[in-house]
Amino acid sequence: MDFNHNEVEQKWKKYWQKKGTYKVSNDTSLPKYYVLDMFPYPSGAGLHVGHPLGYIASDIVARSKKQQGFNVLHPMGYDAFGLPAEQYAIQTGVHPEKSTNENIKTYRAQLDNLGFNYDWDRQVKTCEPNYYKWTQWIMTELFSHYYDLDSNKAEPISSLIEKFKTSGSTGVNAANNQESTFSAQEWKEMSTLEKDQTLMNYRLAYRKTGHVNWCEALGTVLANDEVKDGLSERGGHPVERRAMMQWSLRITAYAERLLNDMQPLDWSDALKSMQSNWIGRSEGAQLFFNVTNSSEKIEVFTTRPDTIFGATFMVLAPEHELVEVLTTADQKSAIDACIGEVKNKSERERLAEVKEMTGAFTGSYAINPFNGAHIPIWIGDYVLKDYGTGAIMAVPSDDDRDRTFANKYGLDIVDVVDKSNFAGAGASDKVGEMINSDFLNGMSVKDAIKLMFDKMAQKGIGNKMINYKLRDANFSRQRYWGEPFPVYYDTDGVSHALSLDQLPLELPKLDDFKPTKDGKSPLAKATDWVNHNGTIRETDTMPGFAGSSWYFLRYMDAGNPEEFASKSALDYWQDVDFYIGGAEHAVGHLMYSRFWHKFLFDKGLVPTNEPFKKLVNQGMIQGVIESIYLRKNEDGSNTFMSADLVDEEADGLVKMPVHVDFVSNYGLPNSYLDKDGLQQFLAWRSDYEGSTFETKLGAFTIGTFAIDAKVITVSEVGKMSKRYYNVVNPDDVVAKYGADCFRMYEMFLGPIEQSKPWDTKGIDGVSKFLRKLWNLVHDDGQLIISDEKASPEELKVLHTAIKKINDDIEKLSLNTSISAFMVCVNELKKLECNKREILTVLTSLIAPFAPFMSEELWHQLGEEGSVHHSKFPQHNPAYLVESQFTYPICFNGKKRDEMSFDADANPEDIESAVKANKDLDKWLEGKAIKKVIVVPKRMVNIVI
RNA sequence: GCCGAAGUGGUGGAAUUGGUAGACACGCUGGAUUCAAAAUCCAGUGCUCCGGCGUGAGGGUUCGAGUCCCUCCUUCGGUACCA
Repeated sequence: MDFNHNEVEQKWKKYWQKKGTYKVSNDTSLPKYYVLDMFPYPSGAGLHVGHPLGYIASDIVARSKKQQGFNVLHPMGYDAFGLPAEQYAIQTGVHPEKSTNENIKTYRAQLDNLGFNYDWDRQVKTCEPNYYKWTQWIMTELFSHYYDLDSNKAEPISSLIEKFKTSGSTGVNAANNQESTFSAQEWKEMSTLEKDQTLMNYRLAYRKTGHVNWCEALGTVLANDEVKDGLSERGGHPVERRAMMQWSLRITAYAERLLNDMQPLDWSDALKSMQSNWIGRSEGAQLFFNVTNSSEKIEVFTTRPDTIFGATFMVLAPEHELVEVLTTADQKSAIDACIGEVKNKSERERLAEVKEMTGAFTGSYAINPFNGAHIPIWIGDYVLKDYGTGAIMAVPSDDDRDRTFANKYGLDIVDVVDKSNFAGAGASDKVGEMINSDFLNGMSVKDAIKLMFDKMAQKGIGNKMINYKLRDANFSRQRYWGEPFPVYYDTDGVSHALSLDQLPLELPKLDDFKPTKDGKSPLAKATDWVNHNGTIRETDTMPGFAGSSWYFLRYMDAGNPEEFASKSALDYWQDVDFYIGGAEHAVGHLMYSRFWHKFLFDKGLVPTNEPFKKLVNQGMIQGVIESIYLRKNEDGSNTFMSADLVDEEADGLVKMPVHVDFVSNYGLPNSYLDKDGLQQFLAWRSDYEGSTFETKLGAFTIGTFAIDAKVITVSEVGKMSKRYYNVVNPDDVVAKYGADCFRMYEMFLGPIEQSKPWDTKGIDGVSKFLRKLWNLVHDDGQLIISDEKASPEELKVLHTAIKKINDDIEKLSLNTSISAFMVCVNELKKLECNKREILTVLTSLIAPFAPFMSEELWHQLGEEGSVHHSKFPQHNPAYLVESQFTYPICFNGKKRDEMSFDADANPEDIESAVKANKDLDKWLEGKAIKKVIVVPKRMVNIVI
């Protein structure tokens, strides 16, 4: 009997569960190691073979760390609130809670099939009240804190109120969106509501009216990172800008820390640069311009104060608050027309016609503070309201966009930087020599920028300023399936947060989840819930990223009813040592969780400043999309065309994805549907019965289809998705090859960071390897094991493998570590080794990769307990010592011969031995030896 | 456009970080076993006109370059009127 993976898997799954093999204790003197997977959103489609890629890698790391003597936290849970469950509910009437729990059940069964070592007692589900109680609590804490720029951390709002009482807004240096200043006296005279509204401009979770991404199809607003190319990330629906009252999180207060603290983290450069780009720090100057016909000043942000003499016009964003004041009577109609046009453009249109600028002249002029020149003030849609100050000084000579605008509207262009010595330089590159710029003439751009900062400060017209692209995060969703805000409004309209003992504020049961066109949350329909003791509850819910911004902390102490996690648990586990997940969360989730973590750190609630020490983005496993060409004929009949009859994208042909199961040779250039496949296809899509198939051999119907005829399909690599009928369920692969084989094969495919199409063509290799390993000690189902002492050769093979695999796991190079296993088993097989001494160690070495087979072997070998508790075997360098080393002898880098020396021979002895070797003379071709280079344990190169 | 990553056999991919390029596996070829096939096992497998040539292209540094430097090309990922 061969290794029966199905039986063995069932047996050990039960054993592990019964013995609590994977339970993790918080109470131990062992050093900790925290391995985390990005928890999945439990979608209705279940797991496909791509999902486990990261889970397998983290499982291997977790298991091997455990074997090395660490107490390893390796938990799993579900990001269970979110749009898809709610969209599904709207379509089918099934309550999101029900469908979510069903999906979770499917996920759990699929995960269990793969033999992961999760401690399920620590599972979290973000949609459960005992979890979102703490999500809500953190929100109330953000609500009751502001960011103090002097202490550079979050401080309680109560101390802000104290400061307002003594010195008004001028007495504080805090992150805010307060537009006007006020004195202590003015603060005292404010009504409760006015005070509340003022505090809102400082709170870290605050409500304000702002321009947000409104998605009508989804009936909700979205955060910036949930919008891609003007379409919603989920569903691809159009998104428009709308002014709405919304909750936001003041993540911008943490911009600098989010940027700087990334430096020491063990993250890839790609990921770090994505985060820095998103934060988008730029250093420049804040500059004030007086205006000829008004007392208002225009504030601009520029990174190029040196070019001020080339500022031939100013541009305000159409939404800028000064536009109304500055527009003169005779320009009013032009400005109104422009604003109207901009408003009507959807976000998508604006992106599509990126180079098309729209603008209009306000009729007013600004005064250049350095030469008194009058500069026309325009509005233009290429200037954004919410970046910088929403106003720019335009320097058409040194900025491409300004030049395009100047050309379109016939505005002056004055060259201020001579770049003739820098041939390849673009308009905005900071190189060249200043010209036409008064006191700056002759200076380099860099010196001129420095000097301008000083001049601006002297004149009192501007300062250094740092700007960020990062915007505050929109935190409201007008949806049902999310955390309700723990906030209510009293009869005066003043906002209050619920206290901890009032939490969780549970989501009321609703039957009608439909969003409303007016932007109200479905919760508004639960009038009993909304009106509570004479107060009104907030009806928006929190976005998907709320629950996922801190879940890694909950795992540390998952059941705790008193705290989000106990201090002792937090002090023990500290932070995540190793985090693995998809790159699609590189900006959103990672940015938000770092922000929340830093906030909790400021409060002294978590012991570390950053949550994720090491982070790896696993690649995506893609699918093959097979499609056939369909032609709808005028008479209503259908013709399917073989792809080899179709050149390019012929008119009137539709690419129709088909189940890859029907396709022969799928994934290869010559994939096709034969008669068999077509029969399956027609059974699946009976609406195409009677169709004609055009092939190289002629046109057929299914009844007349020639045996040799083929309908060639089009193969593409793309997403694995229900709608392409190309989803491969890991359960099927496991049923056929076993979980161990599946795990090792996914790792063997290539580097974990790389995306690649799923392809089972190589899985036999891994399957063969596992069989070989098994057969080292099995014959006809009988265990054949020898208690003889291992030979030096055998020990060398084993310890080479231990070293290599040890190193590879550390580097997360799991594909090469599997190669090392293969080499090891092949060599042992050659040596006909079935020694207990070797096999016991090998079994525990491979346990992280193939937990089922190794556990079975472990017990057959008569070992106690679980192999997953055994110490990870360390290699013994003594077994790897070579007595001799064979050096390649190269002449000018080309290998010509070989010579063996004692492994510890010193280079000088080798050199003289090589020189003395008469056999090498024929390669000298009469030339003299210039130099002999001996690279110990590598090679000898003779330079002639 | 900008930022980041990467280009190695028929294929997936190795290469101790400047030291015998192509490990390991798939595929293919031949052989063994079999009535036959599958499965299994063994051998071979970068190209070659057998001099050599070979890591996207061209140049450079070096005794020696897949690896370092410069120029260019291609692919993928991110991002975009960001002043």
